[in-house]
Amino acid sequence: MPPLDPAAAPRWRRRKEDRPQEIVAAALDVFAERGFAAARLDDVAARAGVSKGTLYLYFPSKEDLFKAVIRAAILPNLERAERMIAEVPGPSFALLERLLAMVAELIATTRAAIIPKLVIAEAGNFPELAAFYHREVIQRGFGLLANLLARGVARGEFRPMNIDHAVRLIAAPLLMSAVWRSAFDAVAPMDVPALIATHRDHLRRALLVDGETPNGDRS
Amino acid sequence: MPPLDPAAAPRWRRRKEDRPQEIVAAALDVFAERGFAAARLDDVAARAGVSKGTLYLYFPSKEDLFKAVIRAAILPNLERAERMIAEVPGPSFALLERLLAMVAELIATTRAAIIPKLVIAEAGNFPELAAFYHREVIQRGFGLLANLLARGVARGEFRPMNIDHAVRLIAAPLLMSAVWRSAFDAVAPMDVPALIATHRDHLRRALLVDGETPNGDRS
Amino acid sequence: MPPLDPAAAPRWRRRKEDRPQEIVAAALDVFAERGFAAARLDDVAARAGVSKGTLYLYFPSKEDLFKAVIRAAILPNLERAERMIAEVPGPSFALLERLLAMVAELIATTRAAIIPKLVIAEAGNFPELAAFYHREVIQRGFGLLANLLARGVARGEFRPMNIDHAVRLIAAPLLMSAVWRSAFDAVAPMDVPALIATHRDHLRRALLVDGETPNGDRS
Amino acid sequence: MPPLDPAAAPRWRRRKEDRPQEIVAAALDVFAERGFAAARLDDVAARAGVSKGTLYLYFPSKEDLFKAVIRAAILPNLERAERMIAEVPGPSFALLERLLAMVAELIATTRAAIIPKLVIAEAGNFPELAAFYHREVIQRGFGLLANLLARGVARGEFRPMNIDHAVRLIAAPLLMSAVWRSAFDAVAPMDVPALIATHRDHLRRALLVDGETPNGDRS
DNA sequence: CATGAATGAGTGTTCATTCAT
DNA sequence: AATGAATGAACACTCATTCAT
Repeated sequence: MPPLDPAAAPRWRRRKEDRPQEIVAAALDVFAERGFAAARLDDVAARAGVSKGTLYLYFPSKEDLFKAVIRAAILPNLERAERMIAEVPGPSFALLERLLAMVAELIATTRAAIIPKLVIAEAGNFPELAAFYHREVIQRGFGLLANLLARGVARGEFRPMNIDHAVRLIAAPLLMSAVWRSAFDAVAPMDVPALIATHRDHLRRALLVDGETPNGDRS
Repeated sequence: MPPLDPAAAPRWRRRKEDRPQEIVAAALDVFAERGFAAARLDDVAARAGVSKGTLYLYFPSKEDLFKAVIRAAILPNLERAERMIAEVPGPSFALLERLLAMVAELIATTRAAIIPKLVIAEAGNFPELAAFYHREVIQRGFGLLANLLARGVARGEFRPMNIDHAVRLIAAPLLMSAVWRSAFDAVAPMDVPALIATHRDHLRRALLVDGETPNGDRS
Repeated sequence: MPPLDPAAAPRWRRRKEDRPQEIVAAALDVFAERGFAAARLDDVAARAGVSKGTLYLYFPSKEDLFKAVIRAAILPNLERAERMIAEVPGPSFALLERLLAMVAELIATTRAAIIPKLVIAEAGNFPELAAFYHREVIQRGFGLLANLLARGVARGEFRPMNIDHAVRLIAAPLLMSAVWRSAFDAVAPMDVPALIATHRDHLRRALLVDGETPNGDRS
Repeated sequence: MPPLDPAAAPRWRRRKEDRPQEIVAAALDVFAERGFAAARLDDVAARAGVSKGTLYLYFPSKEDLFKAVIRAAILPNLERAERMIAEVPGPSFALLERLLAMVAELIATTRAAIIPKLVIAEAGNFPELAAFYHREVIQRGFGLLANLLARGVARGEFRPMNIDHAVRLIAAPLLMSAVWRSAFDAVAPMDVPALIATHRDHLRRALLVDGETPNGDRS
């Protein structure tokens, strides 16, 4: 029970609980601007409004901070996608359409789109990080898609297929779009939602039992 | 058998003709192991069997050495693909099939597959490098594919399409495969040719006017 | 007596207040021994009893450290000279005598005498440094002398003269003495105060309205 | 006796004799632009139109090349001054005037004016060089002046004086002018001949028995 | 004589991490 | 809990000198 005497209340309960997320948000910004290796913890600390030493109170190393950044940027979106699939009952392809549009939107508009590039760049130097990302992000994301596809096949909506391959082929343009934004947007920007819309059309013909149905775009 | 008398062995030998390629080959190895930023020129020199100073006789900076590595690894393959398209007269989709198989093979078997990862990792810190790669590799590769698609459409083999999008959707699984090999092969290896074969099947249905033709896999 | 147990000795101690001057003093020593360009920051750090990285906590570059060395070595003396001229009311030539003697003494006995040599040596390669020294040291020193001469002329003590030239002619033997000590003292040492005393006699005849007054040396 | 058969004459007696002076001239240029330490032998070789290895056929080290540069730039002028003093019979002060004007002219117009700065800068790192310069240039120059002064005193033209000091006081503004041109001309150029003319006027009053004689400028 | 390819020691600067306060 | 002064290892690039050709 907290003390009722206001004079006894700590004067600076300065959001001890918020510190980690503030640091993680600052780190995402700095990593996005400079890449992981070139990012300076000085800059992260400055942007988070703390001292450099404080970072080490919450994260034992730069690499661990990186993992926290990945978790914070990706997991909420993964969970959102998982909920969408679990809750929405309609035709499987319609679900896939919504999923593609959602990810395209995320890639086109949020800072989190930089994460794949960062992981790709550092995977070689931090195998543990590669394993972490594969386990916590890729496998979950692929699993989610695989479930959707399996459901569609079971319902007779989708043709029989090698689900593993299909998952990767569905994901590839999304990954490429995220990477492109991170690496080449300055030299040749790209309309991610439009590209993914075309991807959806390709997928309709490739996956659906009656992919030739003329009712193209409803999403 | 070389003389064992060390006084008789020259400290070095003139190799003006061969040095550049030897250095570039060593650099590709080291860059592949450590990434560009983390690679030490000491290691490159040691692996090439020369002193560090010698690197600077042939390449004015680490970044220029990187460009030379890219050129050496990519351009011969690009030229090979361009020749293939120019010379082979058959149906456009058959050409596309051969192209996909060739690239899949390169990605699955050669060290050059590491290049996209390296460029992606450094594009942010070396904008000039991103521009170089976009100009010398991506635009040429995309242009080559665009020509092939335009020819197919003109001949009535392919449906009318947004060629720009189609090119990127064809390339995406190849890029993803190269990146995967560079980043996640240790944790979860991947059968690139098999994936690209499925990609080809998807593309047949997505691109061909009569994509439903049953003669699936001959390649 | 300090404890001999090495585990009890802290690896370092906070010295935020004193560090800059300690580093500057060490830098003056090393620059004097090797010259600016040949001086190694490793040596400066070692002599200051800090690590090389610590230098960069206080000075953003070697060149900036050089400027701090110049300021620390010269400005106190300039200020002393300025005070002397402002406070002492007597005949202008007597003031000039005291000024000459003071500078001669500084040149003959202090490490600061090395500064002109260092600046001369590096001016070509660091134009910004030359401008800095001209602005912060030469102009102030020349201005101080010019004031003294103008006062003497106004009072009828000195002949009318080109003050700009006179200032330089007064300064030249001082500069030469400082440079000589820095460059040739090992091969042919020089009695700076005696030379400057003769300089004073020359100046008496050259500058004073009645320079022939027979009372030569009183200083 | 040279062979008369023209076919036996060497086809490319390519000025084997001129090489050293060409190299020395190139070196003076490069040393003047960059200073001794920062000068690259690559640049010297390029400017002399030879290969870098060729430099070592004529000069065993960079320092020896420096000595040759000094000799080539200074000795002819010293000899010219010595001849002037030996041959011209007139009043001693008139001789001194001509000497001052000649040196002022050299300082104001020739590349050799950079030499004192170069020697000053490197004296600390090459004591042997300092000794060389002191012996070959300074002592000879000072001796020449000392002779002139001694002659003037003997003839009753000059007051009795400490000749050693007087020599240095005469030389100081010349040295300062040379150094100024090398170090500060870019930030504040200086009219050397005008300054030295005022120096001459000061010296007239300081040295001559009847220094007050009103016939100021005839030089 | 002349070349120029090759050497390799040398150093200013950065930054993740530690730890005295 | 928080600070920020201090550490020290790491690395690209230069250039006088050597020597195989």
